[in-house]
Parts: sequence; C-alpha cells; structure tokens
Amino acid sequence: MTINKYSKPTESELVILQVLWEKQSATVRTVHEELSRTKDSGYTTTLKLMQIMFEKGLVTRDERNKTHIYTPTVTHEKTQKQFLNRMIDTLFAGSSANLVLQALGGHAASGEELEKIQLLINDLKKNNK
Amino acid sequence: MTINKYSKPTESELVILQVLWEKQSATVRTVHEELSRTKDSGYTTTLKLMQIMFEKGLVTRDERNKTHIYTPTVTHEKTQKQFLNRMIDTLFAGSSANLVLQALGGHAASGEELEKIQLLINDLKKNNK
DNA sequence: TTTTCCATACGAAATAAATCGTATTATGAC
DNA sequence: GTCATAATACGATTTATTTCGTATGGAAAA
Repeated sequence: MTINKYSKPTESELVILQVLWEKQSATVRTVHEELSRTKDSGYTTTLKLMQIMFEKGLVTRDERNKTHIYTPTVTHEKTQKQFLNRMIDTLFAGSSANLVLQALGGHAASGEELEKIQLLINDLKKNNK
Repeated sequence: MTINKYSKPTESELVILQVLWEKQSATVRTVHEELSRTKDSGYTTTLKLMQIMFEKGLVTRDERNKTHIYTPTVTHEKTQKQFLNRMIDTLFAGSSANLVLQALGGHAASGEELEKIQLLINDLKKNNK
C-alpha cells in the first residue's frame, strides 16, 4: 500500500477515530463493540479497517501483547479543522461566518454556549482593530 | 441504478453543484470549463457525473435542445444543513457550539461578519429566555 | 497436553466512485 | 447535401472503500 501522510480519514475511519479519541486508546474488540451499537458489520471488518489505519499512520499500536492496543496519532482538533476547512471551501464560499450563521441558525445552542461564543467574538473584534 | 432520494452528494458532485448554484443552471460544457480551472479530468467525465446526478435526482435538465441545461433540485442551503448536521454529529459530539468555536478560532472573519453573528446570537438568547 | 477461545494476518470479493474511450447523432457552415 | 463540430449515451476500466472468510498462532481452561 502507498502511504499518504496527508490522506484524510474516510467515513468509517472517522467513526473509529471517534471511539479512540474518547477512550484515548482501545483494542479492536472494544472499538468493535462500540460500533456494533449503531452498525452491523463483522469483527474482522473493524480489524481490517484499523489495520489499514495503522498502515496509513492514522493510529499507532502497542504490539507487546497479543491483543494490540490502538492509539490515534491525529488529534481530534486537527481533524476537526481539516474537515471544517474543506467544508468552508466547498460549501460556504470560503466564508467561515457563513458556516457559523447557518450552524447557529439550524441548531439550538444552550445559553451558556452562546456566552462562550460571544466572548470569543469580542476577543476577535478587539484583535481586528 | 437504484434511485435513492436521500443520497448525499459525493465530493465530485458537490463541486459540480457549486457551479450550478452559482449560475442557477448551466450546460455540461460550462460546468466542465469551470472545473478545469482546478481539476484536470476529461469532458466526458463531467458529462457522466452530471448524468448520474440526473439519475439520482440531484439535478433536472432541459432536454428540448440538443445541448441540455442542468439545474440543481437541491438547494444550496439544504445541502449545507445536511453536511453540517453530519459533521456536528460525527466530529463535534453533537454540539453546534463546538463547531462554531472551532470555526471562528481557526478562520478570521471580517468585522462586519462578526457583527452579523453577534446579532444572531442576541436573537437566540432572547428566545432562549 | 489437548482442546477451546480469541487474537491477528491477509487475500479476495463486493460495492461505490471517478475516469475515459468510442459510437452515434443533431446542427450549422460550406 | 456533405462535412465538421460538438453534444449525448453508454459500456468498460480504474481506483477507493468496505466487507468478509479462512488460516494461523498463542494463552488459558480442562
């Protein structure tokens, strides 16, 4: 397989990363059990996917024991940024504000969350001047 | 081909829709010329993709003339929402505020845009009470 | 020690997406 | 009317992604 350091995770890989980010690291079994709650593919499918992710460098694994333990190499945040960028480019005409407006419009955020956003905006405006 | 009314557009389809949304409607030639500026695949590739989009119902076309004119059936906004939802679910733990914070943090928005966002937030807070 | 239970490895099939080549046909220029 | 141009149709290939079956081996239970 050709290794592409900058390949973005596929849909399935994203779902797996999701679990790994949450648990810091996990075995194939653990990940698979988690996935089983929403998806029904076999154990070896999850295994294979995680092996491929390993080849791609999306995760590392501790092979000292028979049961390997997988850990993500990409951070949740970096991946969020990567997908956000792509989305802003291809769907929001390059404007992050467009995306924000749409996101806030469609999905209620709690008052507390709105506060946080306001604080950030105040900060940004200060630095703009 | 099986028609799935709710299939989400693929990456390539999204790029094509982009052009169609901007121009309201367009011929394959026009779309292809636009794509050529950033991508180098042949004319028949674009044609085929647009034909598939037609089969899927993502676009309609006026066939009265030899040169068909394609028009999107899905709105830009609806598609934005669809992808935003997906993204919030799979990458931002279901929290739109998380996404917003990340988006604003990573991408400078203009002062004017920030204003708009603030107005929206004030509105939302009012309705929250 | 033998059997059973989980693991991994890995090839290969199934599915989805993108790309292209070639055939055919309508239309306008000559 | 004939020819050149440019469009569609469509099958086939290539590439990416997901899925699974089977082989193999280690460790713990019997």
